[in-house]
Amino acid sequence: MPSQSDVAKLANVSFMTVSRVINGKGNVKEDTRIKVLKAIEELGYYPNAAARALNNNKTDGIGIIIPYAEFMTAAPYFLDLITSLEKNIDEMGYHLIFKFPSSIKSAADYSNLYMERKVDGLIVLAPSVDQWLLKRLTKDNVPSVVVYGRDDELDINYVDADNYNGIKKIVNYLLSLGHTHIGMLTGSTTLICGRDRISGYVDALKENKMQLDRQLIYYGNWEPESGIKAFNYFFNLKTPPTAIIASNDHMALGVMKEAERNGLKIPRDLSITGYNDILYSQYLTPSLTTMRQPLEKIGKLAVKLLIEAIENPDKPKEHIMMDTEFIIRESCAAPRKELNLKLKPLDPLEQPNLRVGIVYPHPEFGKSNKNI
Amino acid sequence: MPSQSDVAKLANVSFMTVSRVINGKGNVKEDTRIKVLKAIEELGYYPNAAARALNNNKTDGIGIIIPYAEFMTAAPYFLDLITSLEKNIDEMGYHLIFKFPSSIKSAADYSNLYMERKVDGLIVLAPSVDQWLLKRLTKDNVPSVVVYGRDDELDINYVDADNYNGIKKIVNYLLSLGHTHIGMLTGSTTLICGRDRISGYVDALKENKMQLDRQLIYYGNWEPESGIKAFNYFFNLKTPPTAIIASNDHMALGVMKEAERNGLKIPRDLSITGYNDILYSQYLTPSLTTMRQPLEKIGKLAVKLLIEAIENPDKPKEHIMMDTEFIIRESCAAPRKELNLKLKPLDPLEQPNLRVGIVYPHPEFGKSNKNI
DNA sequence: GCTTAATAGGTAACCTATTTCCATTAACTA
DNA sequence: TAGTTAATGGAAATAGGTTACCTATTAAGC
Repeated sequence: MPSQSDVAKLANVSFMTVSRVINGKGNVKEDTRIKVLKAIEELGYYPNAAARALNNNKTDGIGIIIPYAEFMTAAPYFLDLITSLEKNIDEMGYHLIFKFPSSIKSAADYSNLYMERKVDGLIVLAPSVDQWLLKRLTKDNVPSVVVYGRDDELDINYVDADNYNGIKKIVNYLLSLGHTHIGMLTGSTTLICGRDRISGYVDALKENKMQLDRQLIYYGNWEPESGIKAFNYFFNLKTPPTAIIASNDHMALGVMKEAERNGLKIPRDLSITGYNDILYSQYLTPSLTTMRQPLEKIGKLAVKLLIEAIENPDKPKEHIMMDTEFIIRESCAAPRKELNLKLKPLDPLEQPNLRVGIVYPHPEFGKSNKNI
Repeated sequence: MPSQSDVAKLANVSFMTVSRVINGKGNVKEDTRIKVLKAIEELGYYPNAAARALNNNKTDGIGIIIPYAEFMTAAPYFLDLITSLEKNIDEMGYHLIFKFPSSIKSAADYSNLYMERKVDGLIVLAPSVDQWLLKRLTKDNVPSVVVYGRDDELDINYVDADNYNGIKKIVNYLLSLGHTHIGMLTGSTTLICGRDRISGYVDALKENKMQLDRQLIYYGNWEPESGIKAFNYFFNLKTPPTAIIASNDHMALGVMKEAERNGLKIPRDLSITGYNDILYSQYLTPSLTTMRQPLEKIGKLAVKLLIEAIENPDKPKEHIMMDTEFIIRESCAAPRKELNLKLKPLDPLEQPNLRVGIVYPHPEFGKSNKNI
């Protein structure tokens, strides 16, 4: 492969001139510039990224870390987020390096991307509540941005979607339709967004002076299968809910499927809402009422924050909370007064994963310094 | 950040010894080794990837290039493929660099990843039929593997799924149910897999001595919206099909939605098949009959081939064609004899994108030297 | 105890580009 | 004509490692 000095030789200039042409620094006569460019073209020369990185202590790489596999498998919508991230990263002249959760060998593995200087900064998607990764990044002073997560204790950039108020909107909507028995099908509580959605549910009921019935919370794992289990759990209760809030569209789909299998008609016999507005949600029958997140904007902001952090490590950290958009479709209606559904009782081995009595931490939005 | 010589100083050895410890080459006394490791630990030392790359002319990076945006948006199943790729790449001690189609600035942009020596090799997902990228990679001798595409003219590694025979299986299945009017809803014909599926349809009919009716082919674009348009097109024909083969699950979903909106009951009034077996397909009502591809295996093989190509550039290229798995669910039945459906005629502005008369190239499987 | 070989560790050159600090020449300005 | 600016070249240092080569120590064999 040709090097800078090969180009210099061919163009009959010193390698300094070649460097000047490539980096656009210093003065170069137009004639010379063209001569050099021609030589570059002729040799098919590309500057060696490693050599540059070594010198400048800058790789132009940005790492994306996804700590939890569940976030990926349960969320194709996450592809849109990555697409947005990549697009913005590329536009800023950076490239994208991926680390998936399947590949964790040890805690160390993560930030290695940065420590080995393969990237200039990190974007962390949906970290877990224990925040060990964020703590570590903060401690090591790694330029980073958290997306789909937050921690107001740590001095760290984040761009989160307002899951808490999103679920509140949904609860209020269902209450306005006349529902008084609203089931909550949660996602994993390992993820902050999972917990926020539960908090939103709990607080919305409280604000409306409704009694919280912990039996109406079923703890799922984001997968459609959870929806199937949740349906069977809820309809084995003495008073099943007339509406079910699923913490994502996948689980809502599972509920719909199982409801239809049992002869229920949605929304006549049961109202269902999802979360995320995955592509297929609008094509379901009935189409799914759900919450859309501004993925495009989130990606753009995250990249902007990160690059600012890379270029200016002393820049104060920003906390951004994005509003969500409620998409009302066909899957909700007023509650049906009576419903005589005979379900076979739950297999005792298949008892749902109930964690009645756990108190979830409440988000404190007051600490956010920005709200878009 | 600490460097090798910082470690050397602290451990009271020369930097060469540190290098030996890190790379496990050469002889180092156990005492010394421990001393060095302790120093590494204490300083939090990580070898600088750029410096290593510069020396070894090896980055341990693998680039993934997705030339066409449509392949991504229309295919969440592709996330599973990427997951598999990343997992295998990581297990082999490499890392993953992404280039998405949205970020194309010029043809050059692509192979730059390799030319700038940011990666040691490339995986190309679903290239277009014109094969310009593959030609270029071959010409420049870039270690690479094509996934979801092929070209038996070019001397290049590929791992493809057998779309041609996959669709044949589906056609034969529908014929066996008694269908004689089978509609084909294609994906984009820019992608090889799109064309292969059409060829499979055409040839399967021919092999069964059925007349090919070009009116029964509707050219879609992989999106659910295509399914909606296709339904309206097909049911404006004098004799609508009794079964529709969609080239992917997304479009099948669109057909189902529109069929139900028009009061058809699936599969009673219309049989539908998809392709890819996306997660949600099993949760639709009715669940979707579709074709599953061994994404896990494809990812594993692709990475294996690529790393072999990187380590041994003279290794003969391999052509691998993977079998697909037919998943029969509820969306197909015997054809209904009579169906009186009154559709409003197509908006003249919404005429389907018909390309009657185009002859598609037929795949030549004889040239593949492997079939798994 | 001496030879031979294996082991342990050090030195210098090199990988490719950048930066700094000058030195030189040509061209232009006051 | 002196002084300034632009346009290049040159040398040396640097970035953080690796490789090849070389020396010194230790262990094994007789």
